[in-house]
Amino acid sequence: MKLRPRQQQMLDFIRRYQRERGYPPTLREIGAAVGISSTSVVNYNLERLEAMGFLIRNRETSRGLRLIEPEDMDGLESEPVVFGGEAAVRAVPFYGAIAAGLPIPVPEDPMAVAETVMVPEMLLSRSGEAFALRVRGHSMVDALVDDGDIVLVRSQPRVENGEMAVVEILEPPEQAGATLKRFYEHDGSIELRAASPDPAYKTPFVFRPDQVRVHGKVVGVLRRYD
Amino acid sequence: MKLRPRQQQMLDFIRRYQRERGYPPTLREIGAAVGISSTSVVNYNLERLEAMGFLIRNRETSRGLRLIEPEDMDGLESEPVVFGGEAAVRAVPFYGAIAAGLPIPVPEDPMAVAETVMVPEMLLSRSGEAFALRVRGHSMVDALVDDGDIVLVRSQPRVENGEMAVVEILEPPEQAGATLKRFYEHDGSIELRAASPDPAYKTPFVFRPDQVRVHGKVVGVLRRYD
DNA sequence: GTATAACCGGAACAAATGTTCGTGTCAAAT
DNA sequence: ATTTGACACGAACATTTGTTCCGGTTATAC
Repeated sequence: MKLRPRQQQMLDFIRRYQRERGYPPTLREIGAAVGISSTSVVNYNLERLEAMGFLIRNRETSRGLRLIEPEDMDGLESEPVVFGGEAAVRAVPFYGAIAAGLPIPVPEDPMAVAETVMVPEMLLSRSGEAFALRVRGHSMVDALVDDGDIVLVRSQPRVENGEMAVVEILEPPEQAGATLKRFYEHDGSIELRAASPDPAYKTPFVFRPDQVRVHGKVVGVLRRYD
Repeated sequence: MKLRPRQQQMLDFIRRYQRERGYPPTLREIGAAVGISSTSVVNYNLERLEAMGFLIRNRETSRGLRLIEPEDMDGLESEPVVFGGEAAVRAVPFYGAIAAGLPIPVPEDPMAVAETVMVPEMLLSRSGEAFALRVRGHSMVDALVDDGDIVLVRSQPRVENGEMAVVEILEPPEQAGATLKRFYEHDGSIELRAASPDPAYKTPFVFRPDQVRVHGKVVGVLRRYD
């Protein structure tokens, strides 16, 4: 599952277009930009890119595209409200976005991350380090976690079968990155499964144990509607 | 030339939509959001807004909108950094359980409620009173809210069609109580709908406007896994 | 009253846009 | 040689989405 030059071109074009016009391009515009004559081919490659976690699509809607960028942290800024007394909250580091679909580079130096999000103590299990991530993509909707949600993750090196976990894929290099998935281990091989009715997420990812690293388990969810 | 309330609504909606989905809404979506049934009226008001300089339109192209705001310099500014120390949280009263399925009696004396839950400021819209409820039942799973979740509700007397709301049923007495549902209003009658694949929740509840009272709208969700 | 302008609604329409399907190419694996 | 999977094309198709037109309503001014 490699990023073809044409797909890279597409990403670049979409980013530029979005920046310049304020909204994403259509299939035909993308095709024209990268030299694809058929919309079906554009569609095909967009599906590929979505599966790889580079963007999110909203099917059936024109320009229903959204690039996933590591610097996608919007919505976290808010005026701190000082509250008297000891707060039943904990500050957990916020590491940015994670694709429910696939990869996003793992923060190289977690210590350097300055953003934090305040979390009610009651949402966290008593023990252990925790961190927060914003979910991008719809691939975990069946697990009641959707695009824009913030998941609280407790750092731990192993999880039970079926639990929702943040897993870093070490190998192959093309797939390197972190992803939010349901975790399963059957006789020596690791399976990462999405939870979505969308057939695009149907097939599970399978790895050898040494190809992945479990970062932690989802212990909470924060969601905001407005 | 003055900005009508409806036009202000439109601007707010477009801004929110753009922020959430990454691309602008269609005429019909705008209409539905602000209660305009005809796309021609939406079109009319967009022209007005464009003439007033609040946005730019690209005619003949779907979602060809762009709000004019200094805020729209995406990605270039540094985000405000929230550091530990100050708590970006708010204490909201916790009123106990609410049935997603069948109604549960409303707390008689809200003032008597002692419990509060600390909520990240981030999850609340800055304005307005808010309270928290624990959800009981599975009837809202399709809206990604399940048994045990805590919903944050902003007190407000009316909500948009399709929004998840806490509604108190006043009459008939057999049904009296509060419930968590999707709210719809069609020509003079109120419809409360569950969101679940379970056929038991299939048929919506229908009332006259004077039979129910909207307590507020769900603005956030907290969930904890074991 | 009547006129006028701003605003609204509904429906028909046309253009834009995503989806699907049958077919074809090519390289790697069997 | 055959099969398989990733990638590509093009055309028909279905939906989404913006536009237009024509008739209302409401408030204000004359």
